Amino acid sequence: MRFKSLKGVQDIFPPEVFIWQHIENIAREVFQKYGYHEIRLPVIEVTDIFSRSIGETSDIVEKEMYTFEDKGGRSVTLRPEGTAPFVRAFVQHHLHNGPSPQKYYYLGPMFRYERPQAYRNRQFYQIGIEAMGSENPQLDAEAVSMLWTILKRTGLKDARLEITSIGCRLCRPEYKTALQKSIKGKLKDFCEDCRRRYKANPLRILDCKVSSCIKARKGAPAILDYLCVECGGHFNGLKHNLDLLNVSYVLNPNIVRGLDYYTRTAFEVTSESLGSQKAVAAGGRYDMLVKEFGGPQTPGIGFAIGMERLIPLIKDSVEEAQGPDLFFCPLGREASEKSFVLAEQLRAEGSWVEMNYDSSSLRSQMRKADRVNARTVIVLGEDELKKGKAVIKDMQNKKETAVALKVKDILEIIKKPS
RNA sequence: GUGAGUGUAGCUCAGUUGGCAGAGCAUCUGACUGUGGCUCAGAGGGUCGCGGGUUCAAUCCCCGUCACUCACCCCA
Repeated sequence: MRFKSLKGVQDIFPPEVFIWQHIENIAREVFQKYGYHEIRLPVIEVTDIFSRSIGETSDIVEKEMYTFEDKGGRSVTLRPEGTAPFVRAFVQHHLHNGPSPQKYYYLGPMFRYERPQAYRNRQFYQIGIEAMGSENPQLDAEAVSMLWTILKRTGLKDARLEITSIGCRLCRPEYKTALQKSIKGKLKDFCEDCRRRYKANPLRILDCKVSSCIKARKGAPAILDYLCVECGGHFNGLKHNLDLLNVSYVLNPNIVRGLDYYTRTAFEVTSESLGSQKAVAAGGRYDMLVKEFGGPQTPGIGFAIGMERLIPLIKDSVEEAQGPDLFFCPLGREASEKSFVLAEQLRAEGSWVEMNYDSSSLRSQMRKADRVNARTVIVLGEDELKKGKAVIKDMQNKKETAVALKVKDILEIIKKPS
């Protein structure tokens, strides 16, 4: 083989692609009802956009970015996530001048240079939203509810919604110190990674899956007890609003964000059947990011659904692909040309029509019609041409109906559902 | 970046204690001169991942390498 696709990227064909369309169609439909509009952004940006917002010491920036130099000597990066480029666009085009909140959605590929494994690719796809300009927890709850609606409607079952608040720039540092204090004495009970995290990012210790760490961190202070008055009120508001919308959730104070820009609300939808990569979708609030990017103080909240995570969970609930309404089996050159023209005219009337191109036995033509799942078939030979009439066969019940070789007459028969 | 496993037909996989490369599925053709799904027959399709070594002989044994898969880290 001469050429192969790169590691961690994939080609998507039918019937797989129908599942993608199924999800995208549902998402678009739901977004529209909530007033979210599509935006299309570049997949490549100046590197600083990511390193400044996601955090210099985050894993994404430290080792997972697709970064290279372009011909002008600039450091550019394929986007590893959608929020930072969105905020760049939001600030650049002064979108805050529109009525608040501004609601947008996007779908497309993201890139992270990681070792691929189950449900994790280097080029992966997300459907995401961003709502800007209000810190009202109603907006948070609405976004979560919308996410839940989309996931349910695509066919997802057995998923779990987890929420927490990770505080703001005022209360989080305080909590961080308290956490470090409580762990300090028994640091030797933790794994090597956690001992490193202790200094660099102590919050991550809460997320460690090593059993000795889970044990050792028991009794550690919880972020929810350290929220400042404003953050606590906001979190209560979120819970209250979720209750109003009958969205059920579980509290998980150990949700940790890999990205530095998050504040307050953080949530995740997880599924145990995914194994170790169990997050299907995740999101949160980022109230300081716009300002950091040089715009006016504008709060925001967003989430992203991982397509490759969702697809395996709903695969079985998507119905099979349809076949053409009509398939022509011509016998001979003249019949072939007649079919060729009729097919084109029927398509113009809105029907899905196909024909057999290369001459072959009727038997093999019928076989092909069956294989492509055709609903009806017309056999066209010398006899039929002479009479201007043919037989149209319903492939389900094998019934044959006489029909004149005219667009109107054929349409009448294939239009009605079998 | 770390660890483990696997590379044989389009797909799923057998196989040879080292001796002409196999099955099922899929594809195409035929079994009625013009009617599909089931059945039967036939055909096409291979650098046995790649490179080296041992051997009269390597798909098989040894070394290297690449790719894929899974897990860790982390994440959607």
